[in-house]
Amino acid sequence: MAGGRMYNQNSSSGGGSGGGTSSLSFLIQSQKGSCSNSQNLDASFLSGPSPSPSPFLGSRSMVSFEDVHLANGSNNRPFFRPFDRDENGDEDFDEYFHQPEKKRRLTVDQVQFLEKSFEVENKLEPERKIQLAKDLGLQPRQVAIWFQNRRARWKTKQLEKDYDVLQNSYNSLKADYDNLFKEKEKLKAEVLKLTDKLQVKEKESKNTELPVVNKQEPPQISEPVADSAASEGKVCKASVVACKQEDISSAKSDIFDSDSPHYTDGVHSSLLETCDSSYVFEPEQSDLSQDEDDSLSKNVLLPPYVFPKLEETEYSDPPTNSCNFGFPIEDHAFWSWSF
DNA sequence: TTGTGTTTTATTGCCTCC
DNA sequence: GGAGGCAATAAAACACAA
Repeated sequence: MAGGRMYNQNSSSGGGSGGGTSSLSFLIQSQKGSCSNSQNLDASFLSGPSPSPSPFLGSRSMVSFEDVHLANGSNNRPFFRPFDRDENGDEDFDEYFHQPEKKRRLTVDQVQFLEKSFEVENKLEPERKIQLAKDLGLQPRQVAIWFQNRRARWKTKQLEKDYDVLQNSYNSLKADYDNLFKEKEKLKAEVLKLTDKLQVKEKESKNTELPVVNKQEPPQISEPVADSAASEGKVCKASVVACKQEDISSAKSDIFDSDSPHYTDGVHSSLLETCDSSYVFEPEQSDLSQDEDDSLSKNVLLPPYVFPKLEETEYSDPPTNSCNFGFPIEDHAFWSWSF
C-alpha cells in the first residue's frame, strides 16, 4: 500500500471487552429506551469470550461475519449485513470469508450515537475514538473514518450556508444600489429641469430690464435658448459672432433697427454672458463631470449626485445674476461646442 | 425489474505536526 | 518517521421513478 498506511480490515479483535464505563454512557443509557435493536439481538452475537456491554453489542462490523438481525424500527435494516447466508449456505459463507470486506452501513442507532458525539466535539482524540469504538462495537478506524466523512459533510454544508449568506447580502446591497441609482437619476433630471427653467427666467428678466444696444443682430439667433443643448451651442456661437461684429462695427450700432421685437440687447448681453468665461462650462468642470461619470461607472457606492467645488462657484442665492448654478452639466453636448 | 441519481463507507495520496 | 487530517475518489448501499 502506497504511503505506508495499512489498515487492518480483517482484524479479529473488534468489540472490545466491556470493562469501564463509557464516557458517553449517558447517551447509551438514554438511547436504550428508544433503541429497539437492543431488544432484538441475536443471542449468537453475544456468545463471545468477552461480549461487549454496549447496546450495540460489539458488532464487529468489519470483523464479525455473523448476520446479526437487528431490525431497526425505522427501516428494518439488519444491524450489519455482510451477506445473505440463507441462500447458499456454508459454501458462500466460506467464500465470503476469504473475500475482501464489503461495505455495510451503520445502523441508525450507531449513527445517532456518533452524531451526538460529533455535536459534542467534531474532532476525535485517540482515547475517545477507542471508547466510541468500544461503545458502538466498531473498529476505531471505522469511527475515525466516520468522523472524517462527517467533518467533510459538515464543511460542505457550512460552505452552502456561507454561500447563502453572501448571496443574501449581495441581493440586499444590489437592491440598495438600484434604489440609489433610481433616486440619482430622478434628482439628475430634476436638476436639469430646474436649470433650464432658471436660464429661461433669467433671460426673460434681462430682456425686460436691460436697454437695447444692438439692434442689428440677425433675428434667427433670438430663438429660444433653452430648447436643447444643440440649440444652445448655436446661439452661443452666433452670439460670439455678434460680439465680434459689435467690436468691429460698434460705430454703426446707431443704424441698427432698435425697434426689432425679436432682438434686444438684453438677449444679446445675456447670450454674451452665457458665453462669457465666467459662466461658460469650463473644461475643468467638464473634466470633473467626466470623472464623476467615470467614477460612477466604476464605483457603485458614490453619492447619487456630486456637486464639485460648490463653494468655489459663483452660486448666487437665488441665482438671478448668473447662470452658473454650481451644477456640473453632465450632458457633454451642452458644453462641448467649439468657438 | 431496471436504470439512474444520491448517500454512505472506505481507500489513497499528500500534507502537517510533533 | 509515524500519526492523523484532508481532498479526491471509488464503490457499495440505497431511493425512486419509469
